[in-house]
Amino acid sequence: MPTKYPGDADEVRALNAYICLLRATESLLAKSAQNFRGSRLTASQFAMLECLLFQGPMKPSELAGKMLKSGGNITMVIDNLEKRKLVQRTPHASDRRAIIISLTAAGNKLIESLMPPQVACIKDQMAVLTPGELETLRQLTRRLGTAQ
Amino acid sequence: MPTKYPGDADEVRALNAYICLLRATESLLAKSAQNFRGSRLTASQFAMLECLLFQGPMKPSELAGKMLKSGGNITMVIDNLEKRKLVQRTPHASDRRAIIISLTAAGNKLIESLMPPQVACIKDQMAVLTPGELETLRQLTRRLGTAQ
DNA sequence: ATAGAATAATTTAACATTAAAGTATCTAAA
DNA sequence: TTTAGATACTTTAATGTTAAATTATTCTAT
Repeated sequence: MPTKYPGDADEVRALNAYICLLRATESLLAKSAQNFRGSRLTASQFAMLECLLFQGPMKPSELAGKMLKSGGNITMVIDNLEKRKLVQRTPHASDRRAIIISLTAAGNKLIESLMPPQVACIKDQMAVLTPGELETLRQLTRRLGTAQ
Repeated sequence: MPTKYPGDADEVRALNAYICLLRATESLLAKSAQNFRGSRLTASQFAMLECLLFQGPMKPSELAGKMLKSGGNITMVIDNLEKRKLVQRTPHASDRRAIIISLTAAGNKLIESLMPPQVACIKDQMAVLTPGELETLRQLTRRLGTAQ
């Protein structure tokens, strides 16, 4: 989003920070995506497997909430992972409306093999900043993320 | 992307900053998108109109470069904006392979009306940080964005 | 106990996104 | 000058994304 907006000092400061923030995120995501491209996983598919690995089996609606995506989308991502037998649907014990998504053995093996390189990649990219700068970045972006 | 990865101090620091950065960006983008949703513009369509407003008519390949999107995608975004007569294709003066995309009068009017609220929205959201913090954020994210 | 509201997942339609293949045009080297 | 490669845009196929509508089930107030 290239913006050369002729505004006052406050606007220029806000827009400059905004644009750098967006570009940094784009850059980090693009680089991270290279790690799992070889496994023919999309970003959403990787995120779902990661979510199931660290937080255990859950309902599609819970996945949607954690991944910040719409429900219809989640259904399709599950469909595509299920075709490859990386996740499975099982009926919910007490609520017949609901289902539980869990990793298969193959899915668990795949995502566990992908996590260490993924973490290393993020660590490498963030290493252009010092530990103190990383902490500052965390605090600043944390406040932005919860902004109303 | 919820990650509870059991790693060393460096990894935890990098991952925490990374996650906050991604969430902040998601939050900002979601809020900004509300400004042009009433005009039935998608984020890509808005970005293209904004690009043409501030940087003038250009070729699809230039739009792809500035918007960091693939060429095939640009063709479709142009198609959809052209259907609504917000942009137009004209032949390139000297290169018959190329075309030039420009705003129509209606497109110019629309994007000009949308920019002030958009800028105000970003300014408001960034206002949870002080001017000094914004400058710090800009510098830190600028370095991350250009990381190899 | 039952009607209405809420919830859970899916389906559908429209648009977005990428990668790969295709077509047309241009450029530069032999 | 001709040809090979590069460039510019489009098309196609597969997946992703959202919003809205649909179906099935559960919850809740009467």
